[in-house]
Amino acid sequence: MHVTIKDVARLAKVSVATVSRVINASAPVREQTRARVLKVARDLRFAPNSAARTLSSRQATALGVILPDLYGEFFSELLRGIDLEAQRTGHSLLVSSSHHDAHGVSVAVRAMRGRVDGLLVMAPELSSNALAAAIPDGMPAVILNAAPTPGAAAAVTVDNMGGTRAVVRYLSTLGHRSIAFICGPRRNADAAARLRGYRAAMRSAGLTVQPHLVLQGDFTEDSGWAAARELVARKDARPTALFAANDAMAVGALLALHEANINVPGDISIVGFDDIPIARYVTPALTTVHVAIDVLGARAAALLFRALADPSGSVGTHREVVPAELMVRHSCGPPPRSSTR
Amino acid sequence: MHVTIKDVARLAKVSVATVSRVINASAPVREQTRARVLKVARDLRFAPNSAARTLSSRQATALGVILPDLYGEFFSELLRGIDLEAQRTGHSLLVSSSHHDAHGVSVAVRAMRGRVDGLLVMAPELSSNALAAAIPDGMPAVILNAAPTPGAAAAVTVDNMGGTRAVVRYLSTLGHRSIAFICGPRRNADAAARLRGYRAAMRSAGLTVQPHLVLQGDFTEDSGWAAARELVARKDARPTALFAANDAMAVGALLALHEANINVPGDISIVGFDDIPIARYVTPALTTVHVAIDVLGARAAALLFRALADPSGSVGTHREVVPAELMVRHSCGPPPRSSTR
DNA sequence: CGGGAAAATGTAAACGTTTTCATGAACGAC
DNA sequence: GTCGTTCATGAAAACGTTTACATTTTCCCG
Repeated sequence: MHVTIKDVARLAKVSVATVSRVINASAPVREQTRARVLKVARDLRFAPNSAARTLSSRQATALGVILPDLYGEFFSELLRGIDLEAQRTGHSLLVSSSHHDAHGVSVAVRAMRGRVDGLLVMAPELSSNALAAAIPDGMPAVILNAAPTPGAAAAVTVDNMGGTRAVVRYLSTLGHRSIAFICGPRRNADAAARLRGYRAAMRSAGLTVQPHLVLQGDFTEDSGWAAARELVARKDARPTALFAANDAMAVGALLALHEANINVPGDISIVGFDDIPIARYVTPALTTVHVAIDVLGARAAALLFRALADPSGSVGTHREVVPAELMVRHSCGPPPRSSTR
Repeated sequence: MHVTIKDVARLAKVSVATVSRVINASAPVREQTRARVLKVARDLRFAPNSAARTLSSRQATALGVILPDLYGEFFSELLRGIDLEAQRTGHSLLVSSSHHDAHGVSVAVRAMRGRVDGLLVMAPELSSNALAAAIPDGMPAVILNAAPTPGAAAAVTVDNMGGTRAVVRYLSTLGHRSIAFICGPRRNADAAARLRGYRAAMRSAGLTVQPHLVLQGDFTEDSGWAAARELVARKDARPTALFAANDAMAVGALLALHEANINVPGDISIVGFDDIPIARYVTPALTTVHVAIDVLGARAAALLFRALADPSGSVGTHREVVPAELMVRHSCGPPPRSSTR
């Protein structure tokens, strides 16, 4: 169909091997021939066929990225971090999203077979077993934010427990005793960890978890909005603080309270989780838990590269935790003394 | 390295051709053999090697997506739209970002040679000529939001002029006569179109464009923040309305005004452009121009698929414009009567 | 200038599929 | 029974590279 290495070889009067060597600088070539080949290649606008290259060299210079979704700033940031790291080594990204169940992930993985060197998988709704089953034996992979896998694959996770604990401790320091919580999707590993963290932290702060103050959400703005409305409707036992399992829901809740003419932080304090870019731009600026999402992505990619470089597979079981730290802004009362930006 | 079609063929006691036919349902196979092959394939967990398949069939079932960046909700939404459409036909997405100059785009395109069926390119900072030069001859491509190309490739663009015009008209209807504008990056096609639209609309509304009210930004929240501060500092000729070339900058400006204790919309009205998800969640909810970014992506992908299916290449020059319509919320005064969500 | 090592280049065999063409087998019509 | 047809399968040639191995050329030293 198009200009191939053979065309270049013929016109430059050399063998295809030599052309290959010139293109990849994989072996020394006399300067004179090198120049000749390069000129012909440029004149012909030759671009090597990646599929052929991959097949022959069993090297795809591409990473597979499997995500449950692509909605919102979280994934955008994550992808950006991964991309940043991948670019440094000239790798491309094969992205596939909307894979919520085991079957979907399995299909996506199969489609990537042979076109990627390794896999970055985020499937917080899958059990570790299901995940392990979906990933082919020989394929290096790094799992993002999944339930702790029993040493099956390398993984990078967020310190959900630590972050949650910090929030509850902070709120209780401010004097709050009635702290509501908006959960993330059921069966989502991050959401589960944050809920566990909330419960544990409440207990250790000597506070009781009131069942009617634990609301169901699904990580979307809308669900946060709905949850806050529900809370507002119940006038009797209104909490003094609201902790959302992610920023999107916190932002939704903020809107609902604003619409209900409830002052934040005057009447109710709000805290989120993730620190997405927009968090500092809402009013009042959202106090939240900062997770360097892009760093999370970059670290995962870096870990994968290490696994690729290391043939022994000793990296294969490495686990890494990205810290999550409290980011005090204005949504819980007195603005902090330091800059909020 | 791994289990190949040959292994399956051997164990199922058939030729590789038959296995291929079974896997792809490309030709009739006796039910009995079909079942046998399928069983062996499943037992061996056989997954065809995509690189080999691509090479042999010159069909990649993948689309290349080239973006200038990956920061913020715009790209996230765009990618989501593209992905949605691509999934419907089982195509994967090869994503490459951070390509601002012609060279970068050219490199990215070359890396995709042979592993994608077509290209979706967004390079608003490139001239149409540079872009055309970067895209290989035979490669079907759809350009997103670029300067109008002289019939070189198919393209999908946003109705920047129409949207801008609507905003200025709306503001002038509200009685504003001094309308400031925060530009996007120089040499960005969208930014340029929006600036042109602003100037034209001002003129046709009988308003004069005051040079000191046209500020430079770069589409980031920070630049919007900085521009608004600059505006505030100049107490003398403060405008009554501020129009930002995108939502991110509008949100930044909102924060700056809030920090300066300037009431929005009381003292100054603000309008953005794009209608990113967060726009309705800031306070006051941002009046902006709604662009269905995901639809933009999906349409571009659909157009590319049409081009791929049509061998004649008649689609090759088709141009499509995605409408941009005013979305009135609260940042310009009286909230609209209808719902804002 | 001969000999051998080192450097440059060529030859051809992978890589794992799809696909064209050929070969048989089964089958109905005469 | 014989002869086309249709249907199921196999053999082998692509597809465009890389790379191990073989061969040729160059260069240096005695």
